[in-house]
Amino acid sequence: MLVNIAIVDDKASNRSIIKDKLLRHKIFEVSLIAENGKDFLDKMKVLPPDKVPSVVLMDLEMPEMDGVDAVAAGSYLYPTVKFVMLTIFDDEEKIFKAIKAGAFGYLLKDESAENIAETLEQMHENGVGPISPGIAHKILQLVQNNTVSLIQKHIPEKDKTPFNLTEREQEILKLLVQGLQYKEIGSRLQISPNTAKKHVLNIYSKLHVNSKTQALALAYEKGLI
Amino acid sequence: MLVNIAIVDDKASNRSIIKDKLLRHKIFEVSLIAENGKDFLDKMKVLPPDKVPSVVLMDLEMPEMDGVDAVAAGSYLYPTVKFVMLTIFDDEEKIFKAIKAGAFGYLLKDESAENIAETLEQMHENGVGPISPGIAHKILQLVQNNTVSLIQKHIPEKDKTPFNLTEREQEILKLLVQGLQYKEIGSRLQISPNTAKKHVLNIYSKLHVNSKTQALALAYEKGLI
DNA sequence: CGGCCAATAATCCATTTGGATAAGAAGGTA
DNA sequence: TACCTTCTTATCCAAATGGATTATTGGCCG
Repeated sequence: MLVNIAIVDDKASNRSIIKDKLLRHKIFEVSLIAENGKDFLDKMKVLPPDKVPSVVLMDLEMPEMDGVDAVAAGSYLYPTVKFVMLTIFDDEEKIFKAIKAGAFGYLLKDESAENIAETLEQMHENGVGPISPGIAHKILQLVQNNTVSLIQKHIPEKDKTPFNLTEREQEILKLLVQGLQYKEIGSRLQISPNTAKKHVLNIYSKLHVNSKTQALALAYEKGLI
Repeated sequence: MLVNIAIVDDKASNRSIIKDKLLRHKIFEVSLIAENGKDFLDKMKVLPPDKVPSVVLMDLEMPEMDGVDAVAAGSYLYPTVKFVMLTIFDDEEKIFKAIKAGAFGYLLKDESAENIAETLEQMHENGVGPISPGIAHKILQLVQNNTVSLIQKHIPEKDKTPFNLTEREQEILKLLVQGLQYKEIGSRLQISPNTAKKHVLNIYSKLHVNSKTQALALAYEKGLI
């Protein structure tokens, strides 16, 4: 039986190289190609069930929506899909965040370009998430150096708002997760309930969800709060 | 130049198998053999400086003093020595503890018995701690499941149902926090959406809330999930 | 046996929410 | 200035939710 794979990368050359590698193995079918996280989620929504990928190869660095956010939303919306990140070596923070967000495996771009198909085949056989040795070593060190301190340490560097939420939207999200309804949010922030609602709906579209409960689930699971 | 290796294992057969594998590569010298953690530390004390191993292959399960304690003490006493653990697959807690204690690498016993020497050679070249894919995958999951929770999880071992929720209600609560709506809950559990709704409303009254979002907020805050 | 509770299911109705769409005001930027 | 984004507000409509109530079934307990 064919195994559906999705490729998400902003560089066209990468996409075609990976695709070529995969298609050389007859068990793989590339059923979705996207050029960033948002594009991927959008395309997933309209994908026929038999095309839903079992594995998503996702670049970490992408415009519009990066791999971290995409894996966070994606692993919530499609729990059965396995996300394997493709990355360069030195982005420690993103590596860590993507793991927390639900990445299933982690491959170094250069290291695995050659044998990416073989790696996926192995993964398909034994169900173990593929991890490049270098990354594994890094993860081990992260755990050794007590994980938690590392999470904190990196926060002050950059505070890119997750999912490109605006400040106002984050403010609203905070109230949302407290279980408030539009009216209440409105009066807390001294704005019309209609406005509150508008903000909430905007948040939905950024998170690619469509209800309060889904937004809460995602926010809690991925630690947006 | 020769690379000194130490082997620590309580089974004589393992010791000799590993030793044989290593000696086939002429760059390796086995300068210390011990049968448990205590034995290893004792022998390290009286070892001439030129025999001090660069790498210690250490079994996890051993009598007298196990691999965890040995690596904890050893990595403190001999910071330059690299400890590579040899283990069976399922001892999650020990795997984790050994990492925290300072293990440099982690190999599955069976998986690596064949190519242990090659693995060490690679490690010697690129300085990256060797980790079997299965272990790497497990570590990744540990990080995903928030590391810290595993450390503490073992202390409180109570399973009193919170808020007097019935089993069915807890089942429903679990689906609720995933962001499902009545219809979806109903079809998941093979019951009518009306019944699902009824259960949810019953949950509300037990939790003293009156909306899904409030229920979620409470469930997450109090860790009912 | 009678009573109690959990689980199941349904109905009615008011409120809330989600989705689409439009549009004005304030701010920054090319 | 023209343009873009964010924040603001609004309206219409369909769908989902919350609240109240009633009813049947099957276990369990005294």
